[in-house]
Amino acid sequence: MPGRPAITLDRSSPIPLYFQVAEQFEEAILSGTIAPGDRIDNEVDLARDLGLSRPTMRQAIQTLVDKGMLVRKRGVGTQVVHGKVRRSVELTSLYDDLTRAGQEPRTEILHLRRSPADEETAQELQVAEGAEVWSLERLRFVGDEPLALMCNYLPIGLVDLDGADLEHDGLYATLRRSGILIRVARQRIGCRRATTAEATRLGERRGSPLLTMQRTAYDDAGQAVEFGRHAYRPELYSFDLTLVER
Amino acid sequence: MPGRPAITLDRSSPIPLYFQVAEQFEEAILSGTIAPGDRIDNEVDLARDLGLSRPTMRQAIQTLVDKGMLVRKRGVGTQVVHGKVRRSVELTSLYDDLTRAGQEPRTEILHLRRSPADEETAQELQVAEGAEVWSLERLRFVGDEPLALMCNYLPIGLVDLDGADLEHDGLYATLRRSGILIRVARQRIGCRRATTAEATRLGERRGSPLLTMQRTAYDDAGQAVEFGRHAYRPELYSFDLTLVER
DNA sequence: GAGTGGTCTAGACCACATT
DNA sequence: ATGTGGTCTAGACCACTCC
Repeated sequence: MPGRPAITLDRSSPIPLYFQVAEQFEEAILSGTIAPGDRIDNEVDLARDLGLSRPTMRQAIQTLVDKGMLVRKRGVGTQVVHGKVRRSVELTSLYDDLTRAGQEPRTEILHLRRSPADEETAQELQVAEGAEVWSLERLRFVGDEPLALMCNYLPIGLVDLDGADLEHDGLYATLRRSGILIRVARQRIGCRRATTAEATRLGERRGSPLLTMQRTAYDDAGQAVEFGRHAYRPELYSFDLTLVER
Repeated sequence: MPGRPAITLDRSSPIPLYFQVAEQFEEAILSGTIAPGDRIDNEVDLARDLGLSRPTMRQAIQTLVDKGMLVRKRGVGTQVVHGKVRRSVELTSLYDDLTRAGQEPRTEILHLRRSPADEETAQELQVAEGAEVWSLERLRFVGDEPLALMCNYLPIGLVDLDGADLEHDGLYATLRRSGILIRVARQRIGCRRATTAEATRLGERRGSPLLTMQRTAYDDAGQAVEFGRHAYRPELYSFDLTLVER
């Protein structure tokens, strides 16, 4: 019963040392090599044995504390949290989520065009009201089931959108390929009844509850690059979060 | 137009230096002294001028990056993000949320008793199925409007619950006063139709959409201390999140 | 008192973006 | 070439918990 997994470091790798350590601890936790509730060795010993400085070792542990996998307590030690470790909400699109889950997502582009921004969109994207923006509407399926109806708006000039790319790769992957990196996003999660149009698209009845999410995403430079309104079928989708006291 | 706010350090204070710096930057950002999009001075200069080491200065900036208020870009600099800075989902109860928002929350205890844990509760709290746990049901109001119906379950022996405390202070404050600190929580947000009982309590119609949240909270020691199922009226409540690419 | 995590220093070298 | 953030070292002292 080890207070640590077997850890190998590659000092010639471009991957930061703290990240290599964190990765191997994470794997050991997820695989059960270190069980929930187990205490891991103290920072000083770990650093010494791995030939690292203590700040570097601390940084490795901190990344897992931030993920909610480890809990530190001063004067006591560091241990693996109890309970299932679920994936938390991350800065990815639903498309990524589903792909990673091994399911088969499919996207149908309902339209892709330029149109004048409504008041809310203009404010979120920091453009003038009525200014032209990309307007994208998509319907996402898992298998044959419609899962989500997604309306997204992007400033013109930032990127050239292509229907084929979007069907195949999802919006965020398309942005990444254009060199746009999302760094911060703000989301609001709520719920409401489906409109007739939404119900038709999603194969629900009019007035059925839908889980809704509004998101504004910002790039490297702090500029808004995307605003979206999404509606999910609540039987098929929910949001998982891990919150950590800092 | 400063690349930094006026910062004063108190080295005799028990408050960490990096936190003092972060606090004053945050205030400058929220008050508009540093505008969205403004670049702040580089880490090295800031550290030198404040008489801090660079790692300490970095730690200060990092806490604001984690909050989604600053964006760092290698080779370029650090700037304030655009857009409104909303409060993100934090490790607090709804009661805290409402109090801070200056509204007047009121809580009605529907029941507080010991009862056998159902399957899901037992699993989340890591007790045997059918074992006795605290069972707490509350109805929360803002003004005269019912806002949320909350069912919570806690292991027995951890804390003695008192109805008066709960009405007045909320569950999390009561736990804090008992020396229990929540460190990690896992939440699942979804939505569904109200049952007849829920609709009656919340002043909605049967079948109305409700925003739901399940949460399991863990303490210092990684032990589950609380499992709850909450239902919110979607016209009155939503979840705001800020996601940051790490 | 012993052991643990929390904070802090004063540097160093590297990777990346811009000019 | 210059300036920026990203990583890392080898220590130091303190605060807290537990025995």
